Amino acid sequence: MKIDPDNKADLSAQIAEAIREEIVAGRLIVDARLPSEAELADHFAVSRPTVREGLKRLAAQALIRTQRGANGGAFVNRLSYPEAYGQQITTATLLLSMNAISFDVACEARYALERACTQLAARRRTPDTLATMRAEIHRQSQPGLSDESFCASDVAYHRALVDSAGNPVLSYQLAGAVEAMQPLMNMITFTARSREAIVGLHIRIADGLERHDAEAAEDALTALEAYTLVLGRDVMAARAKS
Amino acid sequence: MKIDPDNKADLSAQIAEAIREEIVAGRLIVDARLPSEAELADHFAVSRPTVREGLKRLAAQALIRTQRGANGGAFVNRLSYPEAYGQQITTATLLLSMNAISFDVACEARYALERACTQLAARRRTPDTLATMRAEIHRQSQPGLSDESFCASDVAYHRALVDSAGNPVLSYQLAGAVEAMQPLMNMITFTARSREAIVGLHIRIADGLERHDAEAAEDALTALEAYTLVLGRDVMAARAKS
DNA sequence: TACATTTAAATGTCTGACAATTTAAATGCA
DNA sequence: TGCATTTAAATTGTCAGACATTTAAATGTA
Repeated sequence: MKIDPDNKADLSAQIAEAIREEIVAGRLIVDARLPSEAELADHFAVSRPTVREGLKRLAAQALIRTQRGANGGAFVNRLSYPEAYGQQITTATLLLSMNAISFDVACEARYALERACTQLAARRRTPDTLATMRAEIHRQSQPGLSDESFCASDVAYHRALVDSAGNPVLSYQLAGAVEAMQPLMNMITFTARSREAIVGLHIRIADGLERHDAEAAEDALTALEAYTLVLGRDVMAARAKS
Repeated sequence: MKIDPDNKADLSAQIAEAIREEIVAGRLIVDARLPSEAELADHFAVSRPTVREGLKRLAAQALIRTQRGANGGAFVNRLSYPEAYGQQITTATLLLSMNAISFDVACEARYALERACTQLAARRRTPDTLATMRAEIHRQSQPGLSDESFCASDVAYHRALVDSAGNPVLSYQLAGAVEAMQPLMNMITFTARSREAIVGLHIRIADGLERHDAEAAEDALTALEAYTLVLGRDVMAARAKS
């Protein structure tokens, strides 16, 4: 079934890996119950705490869930989209913050990915996703909005844009790119004029999608990318000076 | 510094979360040493095994690494691209296999993302990435190649295409989409005729990039998507019959 | 039958101990 | 003094056994 060589290093990692392989290979299917901790300890010839450490590793990746009590135990977890989003966002955020990714590179990646959705979104946008985008546009036009709220609304707007493509796999992929950019975007102080420009472009994108005009939406998105880049560079320049 | 409410559920998860927050907030920077397990146990008022379970959760996400011996301990890990790729691929693969994602949806997402790279790739392709693509095209033309090797070469070709865009964040995002598709692609049996068609399109894409002609490359990619879709549907139809 | 109680199984946590590993200090010697 | 060797200390890795907590099923009773 699953064995452990006499490699004496990192037993809990080996156990996690062995079980993970069973799962990805499909030998342990969703909602299947793993043997109890005591049985696993027996099977791998290790102690229960070691088994538990291995199981916690899998739990951290949302591969299993545990339930207490009789008939409890560890069960193979169906990786849901929200869980996958969460992991995607954490990983992408850390990757950006720990590897000195420049604003330009992150920005380019994000808008390239969003442009990938535009064609599909222009074809499939629903009244529902359009309404979400319009609602966020309205929020962004409020005068008293804080920079942070403006950013949050911006993220919501872009998520709605991505969701318009109607492809959950795309939405999942894009969630990381969009959300991971937020810390960088949050450093920007939005003036009334820059907000006006952004909202104007948001409207152009939404209008384009509503008319099923992919090219118009794409052009507006490209303009938004250029403008975001300028704002980001201003912030970086101001930071470098001080 | 970091506290733990009197919430008595899932202590190890709470500890992991507390430390994770310190890391993402930048209060624990890369290569910083965490307190020893004994100190953490003291601080959180739990036992050492509980602390260890929390630390293993973080280790599973490559957020920390541990070192034994004096001056050892747990250190904040720099999340490298290869590690991020790995997590991305595992997550994407499981998401696809566990959520009954159709071949069509996965295919659409993958090619939409790749198309996003094409514009950049046409501008920035280097002799190096072009050579990689040509080499894989050559491999794919060998007559005796197994289906599996053909698929592996296909993945390598598409990775080179993505890398041509010269944006590491894009490469990271796309790695998951491309590799997660491989199990689905592996179900396809490639006839000599279908291989010829695919290789022809691969050549058209490479030629387009070489000429800095983004439109030509994009067209060829769209044709490849359509053809992949047909092959996939044939497999699904044959499967449904048996 | 319906409801309350008991029992058993499983995870969650704690304590204490020992093994393995690595660094730094202490020691001994030329 | 200077260098090699030994020793000690700190830290993670692992183990054994125990108890607490939770949950569902089995049991008993009106």
